[in-house]
Amino acid sequence: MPTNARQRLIDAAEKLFYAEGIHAVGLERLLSLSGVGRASFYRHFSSKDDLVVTMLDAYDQAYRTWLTERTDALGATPLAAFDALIEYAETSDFRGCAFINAIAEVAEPGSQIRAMARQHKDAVADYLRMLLIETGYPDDVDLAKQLLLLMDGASVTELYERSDQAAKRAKATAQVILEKAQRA
Amino acid sequence: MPTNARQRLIDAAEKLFYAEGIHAVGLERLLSLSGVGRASFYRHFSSKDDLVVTMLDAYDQAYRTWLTERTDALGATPLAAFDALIEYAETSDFRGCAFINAIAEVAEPGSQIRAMARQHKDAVADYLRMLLIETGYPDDVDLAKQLLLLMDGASVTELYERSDQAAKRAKATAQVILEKAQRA
DNA sequence: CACTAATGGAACCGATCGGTACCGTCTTAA
DNA sequence: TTAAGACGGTACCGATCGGTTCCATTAGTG
Repeated sequence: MPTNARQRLIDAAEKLFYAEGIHAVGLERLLSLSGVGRASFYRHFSSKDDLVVTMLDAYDQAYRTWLTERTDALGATPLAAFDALIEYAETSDFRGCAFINAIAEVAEPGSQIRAMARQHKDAVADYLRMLLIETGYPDDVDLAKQLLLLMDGASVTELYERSDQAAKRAKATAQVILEKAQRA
Repeated sequence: MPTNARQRLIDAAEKLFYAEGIHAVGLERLLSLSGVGRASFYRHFSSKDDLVVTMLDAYDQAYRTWLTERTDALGATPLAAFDALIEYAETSDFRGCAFINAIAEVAEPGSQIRAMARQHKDAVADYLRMLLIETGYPDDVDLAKQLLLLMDGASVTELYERSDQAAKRAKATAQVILEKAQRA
């Protein structure tokens, strides 16, 4: 049963960690943005890491909900997922994928974050695979993972290009490999 | 005219920052690994950021030298670049692209790191474009950037997959879009 | 109303951050 | 042999890190 303060902390964490990175944001920033007292923080989370994990969990849910809803609205095809990504990349506060950014900066191999990233990406790949099937493509896990790699490549490219060009480029590539899969 | 101590610091920076991230590595770690005294550090670098920039510059040079040499040895074709990446991804200390990791964790939009990343990626894209031309493909900047996006997608995917599967997947995708370009 | 639980603010902790100043040592070349 | 630089080691600086403790206030409940 999430308290008010707890949710405000998660919201602030999603904003700040995503925008500036995990190590770059201290507790003070999180507390002042959320308006939560320092003591209350530790009533809801055992540590900063605990908040990071919780925030990534919330991001996983929010991202996948957004992706499915927006992709469905845009035609519910594999290429529509790229159209959704293009829209996302056009927003001013877009800064790639929170999971990729997180594992790029916290390197510990046994970290929980890496396991969460793997699960998140598996779930997205599953969704892409389902889109393939529903659109009449053969059931092909590898193709779904190729599409995911394109989306992730676009996400990191946008980090230094800062336009939607990378996402559009990824869509163009996806189109080619989908055509080839169609013919098979 | 780089002194001995200066070069040792750059070497230590390349290892530690790449392996563990920039914020995660403090000066103490760099000094103890390099065997350089604290005072000597500030005789050669004005700040930690200065070392970061210098290290990224060294990485840019080392990476591109490695890429061209290894790609040439593997056939000097666009696909050979992916074979080189596959080899790289198989090494135990591989942790993606240092520039991508850096801009994933330091977010400041006006940061020098972002500009350096852009230049680095442009240089790699130029090399891929040259490979395309030399292999008989039409001169196509967009195609070169698509290949680069695939390599970067593979780099970040390896961060959580930790195998060479992602690089091989990227190569397979590259093969498809190269075939299509061939026919054009 | 009164009791309880949750809260925000602030003082405080040890540890570490990036950065500065000083000192003794070693190398090198005149 | 001696003067000059470059060096590594260490003590120190203010600031901030994540985390703990106490307290007064607020919100909710019977």
